Amino acid sequence: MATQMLPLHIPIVPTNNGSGRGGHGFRDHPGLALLDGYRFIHAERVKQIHAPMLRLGLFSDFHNATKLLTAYSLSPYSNLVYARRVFDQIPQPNLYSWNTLIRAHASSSDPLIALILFARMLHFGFYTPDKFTYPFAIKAAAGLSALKVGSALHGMAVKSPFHSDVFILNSLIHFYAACGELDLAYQVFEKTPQKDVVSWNSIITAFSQAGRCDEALDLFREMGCRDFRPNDVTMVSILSACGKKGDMSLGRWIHSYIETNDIHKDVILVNAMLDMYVKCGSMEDAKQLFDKMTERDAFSWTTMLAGYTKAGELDAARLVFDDMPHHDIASWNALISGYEQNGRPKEALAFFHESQLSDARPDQVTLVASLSASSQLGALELGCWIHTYMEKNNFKLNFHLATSLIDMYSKCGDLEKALHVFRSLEKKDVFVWSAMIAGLAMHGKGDAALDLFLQMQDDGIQPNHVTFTNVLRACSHAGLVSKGRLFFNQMQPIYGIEPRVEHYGCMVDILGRAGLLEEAKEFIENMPITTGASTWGALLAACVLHKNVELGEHACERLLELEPGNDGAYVLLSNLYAKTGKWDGVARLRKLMQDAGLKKEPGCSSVEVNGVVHEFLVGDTSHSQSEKIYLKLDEITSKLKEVGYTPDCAQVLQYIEEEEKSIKERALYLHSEKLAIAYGLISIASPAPIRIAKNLRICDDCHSAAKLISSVYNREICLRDRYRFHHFKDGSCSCMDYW
DNA sequence: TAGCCTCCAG
Repeated sequence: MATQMLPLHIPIVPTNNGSGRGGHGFRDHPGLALLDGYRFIHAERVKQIHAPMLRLGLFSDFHNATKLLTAYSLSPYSNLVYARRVFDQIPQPNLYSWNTLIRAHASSSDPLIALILFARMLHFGFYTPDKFTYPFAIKAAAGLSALKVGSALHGMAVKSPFHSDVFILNSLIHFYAACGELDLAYQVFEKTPQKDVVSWNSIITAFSQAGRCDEALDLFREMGCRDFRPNDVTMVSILSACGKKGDMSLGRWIHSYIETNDIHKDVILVNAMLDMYVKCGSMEDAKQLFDKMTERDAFSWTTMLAGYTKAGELDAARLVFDDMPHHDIASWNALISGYEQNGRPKEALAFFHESQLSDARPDQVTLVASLSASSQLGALELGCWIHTYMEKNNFKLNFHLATSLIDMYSKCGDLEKALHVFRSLEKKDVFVWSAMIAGLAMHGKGDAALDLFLQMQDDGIQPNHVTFTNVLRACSHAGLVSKGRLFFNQMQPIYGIEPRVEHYGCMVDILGRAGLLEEAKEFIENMPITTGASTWGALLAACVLHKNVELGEHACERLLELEPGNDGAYVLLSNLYAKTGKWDGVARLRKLMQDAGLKKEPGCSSVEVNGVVHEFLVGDTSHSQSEKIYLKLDEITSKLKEVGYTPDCAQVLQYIEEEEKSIKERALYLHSEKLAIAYGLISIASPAPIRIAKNLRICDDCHSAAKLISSVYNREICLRDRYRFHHFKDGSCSCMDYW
């Protein structure tokens, strides 16, 4: 690198006559010559030059001080604290010095300082901004999305002699886009009299980043028609637009356009190509390109890594991660969220812990992914630990993090803490509100959820399609049929939101659970949009609940037409047959599943003890304390029998001959949630509740057993199943047996 | 004595 080519040792004493005062004067000092190459010097090296300058009195020379200021401000690892210190010691900084300091802060992590400096310069009447000052100040406003400040700067610039300066106008295009004001950005672009390639790039990027890819591509074509030659930056934005659209054929065309038109291919542009192939779903093309790259940076590696996790190829992702020369926080995030999003939350959290031993500092993305992994596991202690970590490390609780925290606390069963986070927020966006509504919904607090839905609107926040999914879920879990119908029917006419397939699914669920099976079936048949498997799945589940075999079979057939490999459909119908004693049906389905190569997803329950998540499968004996657990189970079973518990054999969903009743009973008490509860009773000291997370829906038998355990052992059990929470206390459940 | 705007990963 260039830094290493510079001399490592800076002579303290000038070379002319040893006193440093004769000959050519201060400007010939070799350290000063080094400062001219500030683009290559690390701020630490600048300090090494700074010290002798102070000793030799070189610093009092105005030009030298300015050079030093520039070096501290603009070197690759700038040191803005030192830059400000040097600036403060310059008796009368000129406009160049002001501009340099404002420029450095505009692209720093704290652009507000740039605006404060700008205001100070104006306020004390030092200088009038020139054509350089404006782009820096506007950039700072863009970084802060400070629409009012930027608009004021726009107003000043228009009245200044630089009203048509293309640099200023280009930064304004970027600024309005950064504030989400695309129309204003386009207005500035249109009114720019002497557009250059940067003007085109700025407006194309604005549309591409806002996800308005077709408009970005239209502008690209228009640019060609107006005889503007696109450059590498143009191509980066266009490739990004192709990736967002998933338009691989256009992406390929752009790739060959770049080759034939001899567009400069720097690492950024090749990374953009990689990203395009990844987003269009072709890891083969991406890999081929990646292998050919002569220069790779952190972006290249992370793009590949994330590409593999997105394709579900976690092993390949892991290999890329291991091959990377350096792990920055983005690469850790790609790995952690990759595992989390592929349903491997335990490994995701293990990577999170490993990342903390590295020099990469966790950021917001890390925390959101780790909180989500904790939610999946139902690992409350881990989630709490992350929350404390955030507070200790002064993470600002923005909408993203707040949503994740509310979601984590809700899904880990601590609704009170979720509400506490929610109430502590001064401002809330639609996602924060929606997350809290979802939290209340999954805990069966339908009325509270609907209250919140109304409060949200009083607060001036418009619901979106996510909000409605959660509102309808709240109605479903609480059995609020007429309210569900009401809100569903209001979606389009009042809120302008077209119901999607998930909303129809929720409605079927609401009607079905309430026993209105025929109405639910008609509702599906009259759907104006394409029916999804989930809609028929909701009806099938309702048929199981209400033991309607005929309709259940119909729903199952429709479901399998749409998704032939849906193992859940077979399992649900099998449950329905078992519940209604149709054992021949159960056997037939088992055969069908075998022939189709499908397996029932095994039941799995987890319980967190001292921050460690313990998982149990049906009949699991792999736990180190397995013996103790089974002894406890025997004790539980006999105690429950004393209070009148009889195992509900219809819940044993494998086909077992009637006479083998004792085997059935055994199979029942081997259900994973019972094992988890037994382990919880052994290892979690009273009165702390036992928190269980289960991957499937809890069966009737486990539900009755858990209710009894809560009274016999006087312990609260908080169980999350696939659909909702069950709080077992004093012999009853918060779901009021409606689930 | 100088410099400004636009682009890629989680």
